[in-house]
Amino acid sequence: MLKVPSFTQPAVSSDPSEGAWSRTSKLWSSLKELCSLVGIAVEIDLEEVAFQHMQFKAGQRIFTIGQPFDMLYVVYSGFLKTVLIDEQGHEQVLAFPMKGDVLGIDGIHGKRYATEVVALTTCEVLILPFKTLTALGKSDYALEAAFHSVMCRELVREQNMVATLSALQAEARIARFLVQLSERFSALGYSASRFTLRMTRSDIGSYLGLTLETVSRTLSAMDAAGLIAVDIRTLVIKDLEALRTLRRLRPQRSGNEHASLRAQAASS
Amino acid sequence: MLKVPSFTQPAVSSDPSEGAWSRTSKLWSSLKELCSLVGIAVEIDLEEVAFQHMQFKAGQRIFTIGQPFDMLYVVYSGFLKTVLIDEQGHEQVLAFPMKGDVLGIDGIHGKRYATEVVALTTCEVLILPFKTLTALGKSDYALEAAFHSVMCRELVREQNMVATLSALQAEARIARFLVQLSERFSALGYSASRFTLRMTRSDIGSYLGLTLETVSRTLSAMDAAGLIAVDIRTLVIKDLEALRTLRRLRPQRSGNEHASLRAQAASS
DNA sequence: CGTTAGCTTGAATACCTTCAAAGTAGGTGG
DNA sequence: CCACCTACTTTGAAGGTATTCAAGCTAACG
Repeated sequence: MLKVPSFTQPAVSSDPSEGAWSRTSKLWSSLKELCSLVGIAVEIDLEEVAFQHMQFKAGQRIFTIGQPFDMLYVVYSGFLKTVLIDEQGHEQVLAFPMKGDVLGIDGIHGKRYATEVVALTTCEVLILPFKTLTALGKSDYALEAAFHSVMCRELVREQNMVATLSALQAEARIARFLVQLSERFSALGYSASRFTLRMTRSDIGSYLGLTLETVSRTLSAMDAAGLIAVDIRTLVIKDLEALRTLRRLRPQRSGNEHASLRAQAASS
Repeated sequence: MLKVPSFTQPAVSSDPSEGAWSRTSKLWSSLKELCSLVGIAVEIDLEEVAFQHMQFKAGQRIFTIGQPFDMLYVVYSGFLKTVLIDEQGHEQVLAFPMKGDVLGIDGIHGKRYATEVVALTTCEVLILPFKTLTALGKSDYALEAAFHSVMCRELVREQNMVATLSALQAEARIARFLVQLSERFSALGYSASRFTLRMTRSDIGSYLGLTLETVSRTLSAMDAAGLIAVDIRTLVIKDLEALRTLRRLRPQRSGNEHASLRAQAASS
């Protein structure tokens, strides 16, 4: 129903989440390619280092919770979800990684993966043996710094997620979610206003701390309000600015401002 | 109504968050001391490296949002809160750091602090110039690895926070919060069943995504139910096991199990 | 001793969830 | 190729839980 013309794309496929599908495509990437993929500026290019690619079909897991940690992964193409499984076996969606995102960072502490990552579409990922990375980091300061930076980017994202969950209500959470997706697609060179939701309503609900029914209802309401047009997995953003400003925050009576005021007075 | 006897504490002060109060205490810490503080096992002990201490009074900020990043901090004593301020100036509490916790990690990416940390009591923190750390990491593999590990610990914590916020309701969130506090105090050698809440109800509410009224009501209800005894800031846990198991999760109808099943079938 | 910040509690409301049912799409096998 | 199955989605109605607004309270501080 919604065909994206392929001539706008730098990649093989016409859709961001269908990268390498029926072909073997590229099997190895250089360090330089890796760096440009994750968005860090390092200009060293050791020819002897190469990272292997690996393919996954929708539904397959890149790694599972509890599995011994030894690799990081970088998404080359496709769309995935990161989930945490609690003691009762309930699935909690933590993120929807896509091209350029790093997977498995949570395994560094504790030597086992704390989450698991499931492919939502056919995916291609780069495999980064952690030992190789640390060895490279030792020999190159800039690379080590970039590595730290990427790890922290994840932390900042997660913090913003907590803020979103804590302070916003359903409509605003979903609005923010859509804006976030739009911006990420846009950054990868795809349309910011038309894209496919590769995850289920249940996944979105889990991610945003809502039920799938609330997600469905809210999307319908936004459609009715003319902010978006949604047809199952196909989404068109019709008023991005309205979605951006739709953050009906709780009044959140600001508690103890006195403390800060006292502090400023004390320190000056 | 509820008096906490001070003779149950092993430390100088009767309260974990009042560590160094009216005295200058220690001014420098060795690398060895730093490592034992953050809980990493590194046995090198370079005499020439030392980290300065710094004192803060309640209400003072260790650093603020947007301030150029150049230092990490480790809590030596006291109790703090990490907050994020959104565009509208609303404060969102992200964490309550205490002894051994590292502050400022979110500043590594972006070269500016993404959060700010406010002292809730008198505090003493170690100052770790980031450049010193990275330099040390270059010369010592184990230290570098430990550094990564600590950064990732934060990420895992934040992920668990997201899960808590998404999946639990008010009572369970507060129960988990209390258990978490209890365990942290316990790990530091203080009583797991009697402690002081240094933060306001508003802070707790912000942290847990609830209003201060809901926090207050829920604490009262738990008191009435005999799980805890609460008198303003003084808290006694009377039934830790009940608090632990009080996780009335949402049914969270588990969505697409088929995907995983399909994947397992495909990969086998 | 008055003021202020923080805490508690009550009552009404709004929002989201829960339960339920029906419709839709994609894949599989006959 | 069609029918069927399953998973996913939508929508309605009822109910519950947390918020909002409001008032009174306590404790700390100047």
